[in-house]
Amino acid sequence: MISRLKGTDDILPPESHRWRRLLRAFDDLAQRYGYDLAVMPAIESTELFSRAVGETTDVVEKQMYTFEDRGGRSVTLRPEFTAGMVRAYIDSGAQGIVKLAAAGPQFRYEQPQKGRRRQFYQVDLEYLGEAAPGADAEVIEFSYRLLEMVGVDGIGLRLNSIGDASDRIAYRGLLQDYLRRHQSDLSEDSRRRIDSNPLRVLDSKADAEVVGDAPVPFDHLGAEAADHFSEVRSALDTLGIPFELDPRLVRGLDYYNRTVFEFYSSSFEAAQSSLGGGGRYDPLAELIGSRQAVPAVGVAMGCDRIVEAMAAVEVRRLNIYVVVADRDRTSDALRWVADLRGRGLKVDWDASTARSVKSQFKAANRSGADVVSIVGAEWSAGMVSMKVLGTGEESKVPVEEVEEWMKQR
RNA sequence: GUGGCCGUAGCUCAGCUUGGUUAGAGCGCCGGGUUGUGAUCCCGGAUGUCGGGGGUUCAAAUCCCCUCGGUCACCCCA
Repeated sequence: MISRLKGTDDILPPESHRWRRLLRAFDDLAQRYGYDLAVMPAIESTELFSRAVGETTDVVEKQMYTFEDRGGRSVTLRPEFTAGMVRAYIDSGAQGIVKLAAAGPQFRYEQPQKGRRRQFYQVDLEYLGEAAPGADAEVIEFSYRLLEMVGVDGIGLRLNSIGDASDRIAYRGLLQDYLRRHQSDLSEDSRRRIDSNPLRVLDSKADAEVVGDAPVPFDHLGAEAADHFSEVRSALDTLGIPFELDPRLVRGLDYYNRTVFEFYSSSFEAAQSSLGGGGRYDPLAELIGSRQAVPAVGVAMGCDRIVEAMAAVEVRRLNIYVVVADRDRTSDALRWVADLRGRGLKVDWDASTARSVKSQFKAANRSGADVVSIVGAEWSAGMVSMKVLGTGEESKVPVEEVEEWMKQR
């Protein structure tokens, strides 16, 4: 028997019922907020990610599924959505505002643990071509509503601003000085990052103590970034979205500027408890070689983790299970099942048309159907027997009145 | 990449310390009790390369070594 690859999952019922609810809620909300669907490649040129995400990030350094294709090109299974979405925006020749929603698998080669798989799923929103803080607030609000809508308890939102690149030139020096002074107390990884990517040290759990007194970007915002951030916060206040400021939240990818945020749930007990995150990434387009600037902000939510944090979903799968009690009526039953399905009812039957009535009833019970409808001798009088599985009560109903009878229940 | 714990029936697990009849239980599945009635109840049935390989032994699910997988955690992220 060949088994699954490490870190991949088969998502089957009953768990998949929660996935269906999440994906439908996402699709529904995206339309309400004016986001169009984007269906994106799962594979891109390696360079896209190394340039956009950043050479010195963990994702690029050690987590990418990268290989050479048969034409000798270096390709990578996408580790995230944003870079590809911006590439698509530029490739399409789009200008101005484009709001896109996407969903699908991402790939990162890591040791799996609770809430972290090698193939995982995200729903993603990108507000492209808009520099105003209202866009930041909108994607954050959207994410909050989505979590609310699917029943996640204890939703928390951490928020910060890391300012613009120009703000960080001076700040970076201050931070490096501080880190060098405490070099002996830092982990090996963090020491290495003092020169390559000092901001990321702020995020290090291992060095939380040292980092606690380090200078933070929030105290070194330029006037424009500071205004932008205060408008984001005031919009969130207006919308009634609660948040907490976290001056050490920087996020692991290089393309962010200004607003960064992360959602979590206090009900999701795992070391990897972040349900989603995102931020503004005005520099990204130019990182991947665009001549035009594309100010933008986006969010990616981890489906696997959200589903873990969701309440169980009770699903009645079917309205009617049709039992064929008289095999001579099989083709009548087949036509009728098709007819009911055509009317929008959720209907199933035993397609083998060969099993005993008893086993058809067992299957009906397992299917979660509300009602069993029996096609047998009464069919010749234009009737079927309708048995309500919950109560056991049974009555004969004219075939053409079944749809109405179901509505009356 | 590193560390802890765990791999026995479809699922959850007992048995392993102290090696010894045909390796068990519950749930699920299938059939019967009901010639057209599930869920409940009663009766019966099927299913195991005891994760894989090697070693010790008269004898290994049980002891030893290696290996693969799962899980949780570290690093970091969704």
